[in-house]
Amino acid sequence: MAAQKRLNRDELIATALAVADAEGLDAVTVRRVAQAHDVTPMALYRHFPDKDGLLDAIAERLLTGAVPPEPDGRPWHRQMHDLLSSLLAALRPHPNATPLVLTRVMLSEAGLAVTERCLALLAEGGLSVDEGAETACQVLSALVTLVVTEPGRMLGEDRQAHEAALRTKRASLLALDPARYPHVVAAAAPLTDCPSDDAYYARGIDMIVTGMRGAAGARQPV
Amino acid sequence: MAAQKRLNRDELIATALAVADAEGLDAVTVRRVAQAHDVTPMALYRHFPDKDGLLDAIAERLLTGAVPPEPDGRPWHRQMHDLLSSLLAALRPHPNATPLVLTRVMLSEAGLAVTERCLALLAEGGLSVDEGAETACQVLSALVTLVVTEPGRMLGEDRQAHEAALRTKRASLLALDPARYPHVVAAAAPLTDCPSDDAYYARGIDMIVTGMRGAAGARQPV
DNA sequence: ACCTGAACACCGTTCAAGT
DNA sequence: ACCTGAACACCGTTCAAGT
Repeated sequence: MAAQKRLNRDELIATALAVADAEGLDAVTVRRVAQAHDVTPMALYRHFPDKDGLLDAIAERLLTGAVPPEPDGRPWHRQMHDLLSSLLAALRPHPNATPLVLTRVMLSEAGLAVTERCLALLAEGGLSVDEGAETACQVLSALVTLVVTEPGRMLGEDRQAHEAALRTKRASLLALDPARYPHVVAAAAPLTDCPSDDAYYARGIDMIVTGMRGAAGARQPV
Repeated sequence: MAAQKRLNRDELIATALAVADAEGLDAVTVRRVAQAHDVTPMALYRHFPDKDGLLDAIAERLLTGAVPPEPDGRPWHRQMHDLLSSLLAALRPHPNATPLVLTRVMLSEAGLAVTERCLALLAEGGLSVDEGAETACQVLSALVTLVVTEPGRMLGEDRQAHEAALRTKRASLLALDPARYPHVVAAAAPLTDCPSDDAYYARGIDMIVTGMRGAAGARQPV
């Protein structure tokens, strides 16, 4: 984050993303990013139309990491599984920034490439254009949401504060009336923190794909 | 929004929600809500610990409208369908405020009641406690996201500006290279605006429930 | 072309007072 | 108990200048 000869758009985005990763989206500020580059806030306005433009760029950066796998001969739902996995892999390292993607998939080439592939696979699955469009929107959103609401992913500044917040949250669930909320109390631990992140995401993708196959009316065996 | 004898917490929440409905979440401001009640900004701090507390209260207000249907003898996935429908019905009138719910389901009695019912039904479906907790989080989030990312729901101030923004967005998709994005171009209309909101949500819920049944390994006929 | 500097209209929140 | 008033440390963004 040292000073440089010329202000560089990519590096501005990189520091904005770094700030989001480290301190959350609220910490991403025009003034903050400018300061990291030893520059006046207004200097950013040569690279972005406004703050929302900067946020758009962060979302685009995340989506750029998601390269849709090449089409192959496998069943469409298999290819869909891999498509969603590649998107997920791009988002997981940046959970704080991922909410930005939720409403910005169609605003970048990278997001459009994922959408295009998704629509193509759904067409293979037999969905009409209208159904495919609806389903694609729902499915991509659901996948992004998987990252946004991953249990145990809260505002923990350092390791210690994070675990303390986790314990507090779990304790508040355990303190509920077990007569009214028996299942919540019993599931306090897994509701608060994920036993295994990988299992969480693997099952999440499976659920989404299974839902799509249902929408496609395709119930042939795996 | 007129002045009153005493500041009332419920009415503060109501105007905050009204502001969100009318002008979006960014317009919800401590100062704004205070002004609507002819009161100093600091007067709100007797009813909410801070601004986030106000947002928590808005989310809780939305969830209060979702009363889980009473358990009956029908198959668990049928009851799940109705549970999700009741939650959806509570959120749909307030799409601008709905993003608040995404990370706040477990913070209110109303949200916990929905979660409890969801966990109970998943246990009926044969899921373990850990699996049920994971699945409940994913499913409730997915449902909320349905509302957050409903196509055609953008920042349109009045009717006219809304439709103008919609046309602009659709035009930008239609302007894409049809060689690279054939499916996106073909689906520009349904990707931009929903042919039928009711059909969108009906299919969305069906997809989610179908996904859950897959997770439960329950593939018995309807 | 690229960046600065000062200013404006806003924020959330503190603190000490008022009644 | 409930609300005010002034102040503080921040925002995003404008405009006119500098080099």
